[in-house]
Amino acid sequence: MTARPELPKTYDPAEVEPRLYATWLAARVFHEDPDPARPPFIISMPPPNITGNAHLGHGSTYTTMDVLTRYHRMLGENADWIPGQDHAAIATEAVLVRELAKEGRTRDELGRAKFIELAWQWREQYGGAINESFKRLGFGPDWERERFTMDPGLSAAVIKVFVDLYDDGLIYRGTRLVNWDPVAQSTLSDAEVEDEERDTFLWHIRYLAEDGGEGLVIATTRPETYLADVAVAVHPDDARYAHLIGKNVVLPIVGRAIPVIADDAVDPEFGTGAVKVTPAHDQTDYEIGQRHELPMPTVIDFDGRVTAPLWRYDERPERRAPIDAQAAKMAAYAGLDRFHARKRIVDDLRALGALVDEKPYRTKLPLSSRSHAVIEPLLSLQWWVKTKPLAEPALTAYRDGRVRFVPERFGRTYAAMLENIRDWNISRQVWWGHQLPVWYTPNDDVVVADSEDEAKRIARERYGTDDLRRDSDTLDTWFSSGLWPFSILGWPEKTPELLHWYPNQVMITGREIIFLWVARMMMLGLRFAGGIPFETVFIAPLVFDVHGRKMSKSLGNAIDPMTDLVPKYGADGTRFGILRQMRLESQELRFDERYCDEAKRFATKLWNALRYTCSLPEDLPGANVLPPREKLTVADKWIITELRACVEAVTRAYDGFQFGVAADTLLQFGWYTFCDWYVEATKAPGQQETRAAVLSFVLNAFVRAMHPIAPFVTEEIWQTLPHDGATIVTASWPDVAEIPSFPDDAAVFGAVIEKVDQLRNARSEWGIAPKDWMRVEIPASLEPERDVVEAIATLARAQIAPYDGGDGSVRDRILAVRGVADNAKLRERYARDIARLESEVARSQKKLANESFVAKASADVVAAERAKLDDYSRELERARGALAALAS
RNA sequence: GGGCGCGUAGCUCAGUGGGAGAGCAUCCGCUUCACACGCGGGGGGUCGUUGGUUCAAUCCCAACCGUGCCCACCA
Repeated sequence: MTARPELPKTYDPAEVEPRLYATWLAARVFHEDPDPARPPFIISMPPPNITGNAHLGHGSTYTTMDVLTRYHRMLGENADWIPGQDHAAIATEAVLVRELAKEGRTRDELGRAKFIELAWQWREQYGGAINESFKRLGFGPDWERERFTMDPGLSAAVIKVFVDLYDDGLIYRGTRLVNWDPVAQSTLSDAEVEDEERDTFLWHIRYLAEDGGEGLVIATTRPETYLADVAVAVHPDDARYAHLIGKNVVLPIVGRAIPVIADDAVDPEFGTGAVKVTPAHDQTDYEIGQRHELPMPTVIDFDGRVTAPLWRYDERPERRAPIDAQAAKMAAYAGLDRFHARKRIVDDLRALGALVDEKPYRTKLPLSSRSHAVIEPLLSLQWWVKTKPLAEPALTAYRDGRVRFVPERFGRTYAAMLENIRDWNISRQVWWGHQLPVWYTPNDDVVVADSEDEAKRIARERYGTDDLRRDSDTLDTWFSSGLWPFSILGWPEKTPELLHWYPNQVMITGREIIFLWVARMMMLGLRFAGGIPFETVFIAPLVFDVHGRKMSKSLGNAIDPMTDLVPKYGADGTRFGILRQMRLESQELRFDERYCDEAKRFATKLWNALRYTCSLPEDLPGANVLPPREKLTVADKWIITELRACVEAVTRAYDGFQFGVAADTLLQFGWYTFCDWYVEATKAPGQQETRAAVLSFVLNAFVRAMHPIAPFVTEEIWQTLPHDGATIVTASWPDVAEIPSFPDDAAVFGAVIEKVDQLRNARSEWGIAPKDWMRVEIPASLEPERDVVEAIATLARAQIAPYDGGDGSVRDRILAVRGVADNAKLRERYARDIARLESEVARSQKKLANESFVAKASADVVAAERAKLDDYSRELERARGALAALAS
């Protein structure tokens, strides 16, 4: 006799979820050690920034990781999901600088050592906040393996990779045009720059010819940089300017003469077809400058202010060489912020008559993805990774099919990005991060080593000095993230974890960081860890609001799962509701909260199915035991067959990253198939012998199939039912081999459903109150099928009386069941049925009469059509007969 | 300029080369002994437009229109 707990009427996630999570942690269910006896399944959690909060993107992306890990664990694999966090150099430093500013302090007066200390304190205090959210959402990564990108082990891996790449000639130091963030006071890689459309002007400015001629008019969005112009470029074939090529024009106000040159990069159609060339402050101009060997004077400093005089870049500020050309005439702009300078210069040019036109113009501004400041392209001496030799193997791995993307098309995005890769600027001028393992002698000889002692040894040997200063720069955050799939497994040590769990099976992330992160893990994994870092990259859709807008605080449409969803719908409702909206081919997920509400009600519905099961007087047998087959009713066989189909569909869906399909399938089966039909059918008298066992069997398998998506309610139900094992987390995935299938009986029950639908519809139309029994006549020949008759009686709430007649298959006899009403209403009903059936028969006949259909369509399609016609015809006969009988 | 996604019921979205679907919303009826976070029933769509392939197109192909995203040095 199974214990029969008193179950509360309503399922309460707020009580259940934290309680169950605590038991899971106590039982260490999420922890795994490498076990070569089982297939590995490992996912590296994309490390959230220590400054981050859980947002809806985590709700979708991270939930899919939790689902897959839980699913593969249930399949018996050696499944682990390794969590961690990213030090997020620039983002964290920005937060700290803001905090300091509130106290009226600055980073520089605090000093590097104290600042780093403060950052560590901050990380200890706030860095783990997101983990608490993850736990509340039910995520089950292996917390005992949590890593941080600045852990000693991971930092050592970073240093080793840097030193090795340097020794292999793949890291170099060079002066290039960089993306400078004047707010963060650091460079950014191209990938960290975002474009944003802004309204501005296209200013047309006349540069007079040196000989006093009218010269030409250039068009620019950045008039303030004209001070550092070194040339004007026109297209070589542009007849309008051919006479000026090789001659000089004169910059207004400052009066400096610069040459007119010809370059293919100029589009003669755009603007005036004449481009000012400022190599130190524009990427295209920089390239033109290189081609024509132009000087590259700088006029905007690292703080975004105009300088006068111009200066020639050098990494040591004290060695900057001033260029005195017309410095006095620029003095009025010296020290002005670049945007103020723009306004002043435009005004002055206008006053001078040099401003020819001022056209409203919409352009894309480069913004820092970290500080949102407008990026200033600047010349700077930085450290770079030579990417082409790394990109080649990463492309080959993709083209060979060693790495696949889901959906496939993102592979093409990945490949296109790697094909056009440019060198990677990895040095950052922030303090929080991995400091470059680079030292300089007083003569600026460079020493790269994995420790200061080693650096000194090398310096003594090569340069006869150990008077070294360390480069103050730190590494791009993505440099350490790029090592993540193997650094967290203990690389470069050959740990059991690395040997068994590398490569990872799946990497799940968003399409916005395919290049930023995925490509770098590929490049660095292939070079350092001996192979691809993961076999499959699943790109989860981005989350938007219900109208397709990006969620943002300023728009007021941002949804915080922790405050807006979990309290209302529970973690299960939140997870299930989000996943239900995920579709493989869609790039966006328009989040609609109603799905979470539905999911929460679904949990309650299942809970009540459990209450019903537990309230039955019959005994519940042990876990996963079905009654002998000969005792099973048609309804039993139907639900077991449906369960099997459900498990198969859900398995396929998880295997194919079709999380929305999995959730749909579970909802459909759990609510409609199981609760609305089977549970109701068990109330028939003939069901009592088998129903408790079948309900328990089906629920048990069903909650296991649903557990990866909704871990809590499924655990609570599973624990209440007879079960094997301590927790559903480590229970086994439902084995379809142990779920029998009865297609013929299932089809019979399908006919019962069809008939009951008809009878319910008739009841409604005939105005029979739900509480009243409906009178139904069944053919006498159906009477021996007791469970069918009882099912119809119970589901349609029908009072059964026999009539003489009925033949053919069980299905035919079920369809011959008829409701009883007054003649007028019955006639109406039959007339409508006849009309519907006649049109179906006509459609089918027309199709079969079409010779080319019969000749060219496949045989089974034609056969199926014939069977349909046959069915419809017989139903039509029956309806006509019934109508005739009434009339007589 | 290249690449990609999406246009199906009022809303958000499934789906299929052969009789148009779900949830929500709406309307009607029910405190039916698991559940009113529920149950039963109904109304509502020429599947973006125009062509093509096919015996057959909402589905495959082309063009177009609308919409969103990604990449690229248009000043």
